[in-house]
Amino acid sequence: MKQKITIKHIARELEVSISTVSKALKNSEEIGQDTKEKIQAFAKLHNYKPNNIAVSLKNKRTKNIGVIIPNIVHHFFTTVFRGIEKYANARGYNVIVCVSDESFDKEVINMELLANGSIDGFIMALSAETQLKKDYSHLMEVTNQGIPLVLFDRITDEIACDKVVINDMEVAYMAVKKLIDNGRKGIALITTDDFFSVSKAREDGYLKALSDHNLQLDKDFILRLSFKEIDEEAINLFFENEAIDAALCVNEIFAMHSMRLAQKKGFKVPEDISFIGFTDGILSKYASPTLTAIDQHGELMGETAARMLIEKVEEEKDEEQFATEVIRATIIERESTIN
Amino acid sequence: MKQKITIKHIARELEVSISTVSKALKNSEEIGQDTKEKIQAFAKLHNYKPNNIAVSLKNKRTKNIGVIIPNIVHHFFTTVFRGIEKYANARGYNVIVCVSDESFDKEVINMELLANGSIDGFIMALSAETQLKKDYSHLMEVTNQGIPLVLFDRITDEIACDKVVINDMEVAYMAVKKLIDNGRKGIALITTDDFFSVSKAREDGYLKALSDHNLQLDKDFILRLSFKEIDEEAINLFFENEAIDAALCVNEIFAMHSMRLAQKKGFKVPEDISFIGFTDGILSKYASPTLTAIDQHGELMGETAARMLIEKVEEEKDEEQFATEVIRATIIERESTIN
DNA sequence: GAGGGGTACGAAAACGGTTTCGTGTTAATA
DNA sequence: TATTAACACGAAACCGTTTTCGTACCCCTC
Repeated sequence: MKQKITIKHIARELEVSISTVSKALKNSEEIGQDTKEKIQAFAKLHNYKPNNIAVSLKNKRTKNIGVIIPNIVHHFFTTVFRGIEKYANARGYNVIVCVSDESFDKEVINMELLANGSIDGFIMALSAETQLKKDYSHLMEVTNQGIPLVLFDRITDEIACDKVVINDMEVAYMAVKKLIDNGRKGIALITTDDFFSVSKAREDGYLKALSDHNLQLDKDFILRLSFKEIDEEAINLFFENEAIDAALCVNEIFAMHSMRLAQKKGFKVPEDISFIGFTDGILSKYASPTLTAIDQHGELMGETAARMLIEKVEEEKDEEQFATEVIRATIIERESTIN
Repeated sequence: MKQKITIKHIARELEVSISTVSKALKNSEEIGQDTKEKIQAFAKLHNYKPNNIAVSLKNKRTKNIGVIIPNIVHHFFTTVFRGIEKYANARGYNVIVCVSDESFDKEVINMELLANGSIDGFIMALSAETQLKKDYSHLMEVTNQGIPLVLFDRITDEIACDKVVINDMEVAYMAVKKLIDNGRKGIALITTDDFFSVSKAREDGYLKALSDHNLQLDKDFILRLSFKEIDEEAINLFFENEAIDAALCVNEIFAMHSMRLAQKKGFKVPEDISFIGFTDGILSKYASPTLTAIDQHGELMGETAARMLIEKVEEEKDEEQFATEVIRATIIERESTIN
C-alpha cells in the first residue's frame, strides 16, 4: 500500500523548494525550463495528483455542487439529475446528491451539512413538506452566506435566486385544449394537493382552458390524491362519474393508476376516455395503451440548472441578478388520446 | 451577505487563543467551565459550524463516499443508490455520484478525480466496457492506495475487495425450474453478451436447470441483445420459433420488449408463453399482463454495500480481509406466469 | 520559602497545497 | 568595473482546523 505522493515529497526528492514544485507543475514562467521538465517528469512518473481537499481549502472552491431532490425513484428527478451530472462533469464538477424524501427536516439537515464548505452551490427542488410549511429559512440562510442556489421545478417566489421551470400552466392549457379539440366535454384533473407549486400552475392552466372554451367547471371533476400512496378507492369512486371522458394527470404514476383502474371498470381507452399524463417517463412508453405524455425535458432542465449555477459560482462580481429560465414542455402523442 | 464565522473570529472576539476555542467547542476537559460556556454560547449565537474542508484536510477523512454506477435511469441502479444514500446519510456520510455511462474512460476519469482526496471510499458497479475490456488497473490503483472499495452486482474476481451480489445463478435456476414445473418445455433465455458477470451467472443457472431436468439445450433458444438499444427485428425473428413457450430475460427492459412483441405476434401471455424478468422494477408492476419478476432487493444491496464500506473506512487496522455478501433474490409471481 | 502537582490556557506544527514577495546569481549595460 | 535588470528560485504566509506540548499560575505541603 503505497502512500499518495505530495508536493513535499517531490521537493525533498529533487532538492528544490515546495514553491518551485508547485509553480513548475503549473508550468509557471517563473521557473527555468530544465527544472520544470525535471519536476514534471518526476511527477508524471510517480503519478502525482494534487490533493483536492487541500486545493479546495486554499482557494475556497470545492468543484462540488450539491443537489437536493425530493426522491430519486421518480423518473423526472432521475432525468434532471442526469442532466445536472452530465453538464457538471463536463465542466469538471462533481455532484453530491442528497435525497430529502419529501421531508422538511431532512432537507434542512442535508443543506446545513453541505453548506459548511463541502459545495460551491446548490441545485434543488423543494420537498413536499417544505412547500406545505412554506418555511424557507434554510434557503435564506444559504443565500445570505452568498452560496449560489438554483431552484428547479418545485420553486417558490419567496426566495430570490435563479430558477428553472417548465411552462406548466401553458402546457396544461394546451393539453386540455387538445382534449377539447378531440371533442371531449368532461375533462377531469387528477392532481395532488395544491401546495405544490407545479400542481398549482397546472391546475390554473386546466381551469383557464375550461373557461376559455366555455366548459363549466365541475368540482367533481377534480381528484386530489396523496403524493405518498395511491388511494385506489378514491380513484374508483371518481370514475363512477360517467360524465368524465378525459383526464389530465399531474404525474405519470397517477396517470398509470387511473388508466388501469378506468380500464378495469370497463372504460375503453381512448374511445371512452382519454388520458394525458405529465412526465414522459418510462411507464408512458410501455403502458397499454401507450400514454400520451407531457415531456418536461428533464435532462435539459438539469443541464440548464447546472449551467446557471456554475456561471454564478465562477463569476467574480456578485451583483445580485437572478433569472428564471422556462423550458418549453412538449406533448408526446400516443395511443391514450385520439389523434 | 455575511461571511461565515471561523474559529479564528471567535478567538479574536473573546480574546482567547485558537486552540482554546477549538477545545472548548469539543467540550474538552482541559478548558475551564466558565470559559467553555462563554465560547459555546458565543458559537451558538453566531451559528458557528466548522468548515468541513478544513476538518477533512486535517484528519484525512472526508465523510464522503464515491459511488460510480453505469447509469442512473435503470430502476435497479436507482434503488441501489437509494439504499446507499439512505444508509450513508444515517451514518453522517455524503454521497458523490458519478455515472460512467457504461464507458470505460468515464469510469477511469471519474475514479481518478475522486480518488485524490475527495472521498473515503468507493462503491461501484463496473461499466459494460470495463467488463468487456477486462481492464481493472484503475481499480488496482485505488485499492493499492488503501482506499476501500466495494463492488456490487457487476463485479470481477480479479480485484480483491468487498463485494455484494445476488445469487444470480441460483435464482436463475429457480426461475427456470418454476417454468419447467409449470410444464414449459421450450424455455428461452434472452440475455446480453456474456461478458457481463451477472449475465454469465444467470446463463449458467439457466443451463444447469435445463440439464438437471433433461431438457435439451437448443442454441436457438438463446437470444443475445445489445444492452445499448433493442433490436426489435431480432426479437421478432426469435419468436418465429414456435417451440418457445417461456422466456427468462436478464433485465426488465428486455422482458417488456419481448413480451410486447410476442403479444403482437399473437402469442397469449401466459397461456402460450410465459415471461420472467430480472429486476422487479416499476415496469413489471404496470405491464399488462403484469410481469413475474426477480426482485434483486436493490435497496438492501445498497445498504449492505454502504455498511461494508463504512466499516472498512472506519476500522483502524488494515488487515486485508475481504468478504462477499450474497443477497438472496426472490421471485415475485405475477400474471405473466401461470401459478 | 522551596518544591511539587494540578489547572487552564497558549504557541506552534501539521494537513497539502497556492501565492506573494524577497533575494542571490548572472548577464547586459554604461 | 560598477550598476542594473532579468531570471530562477526559496521563504513564509495563508486557507481553517486539530493536537501535542510547553508553561504560567495557583495552591498545597513539608
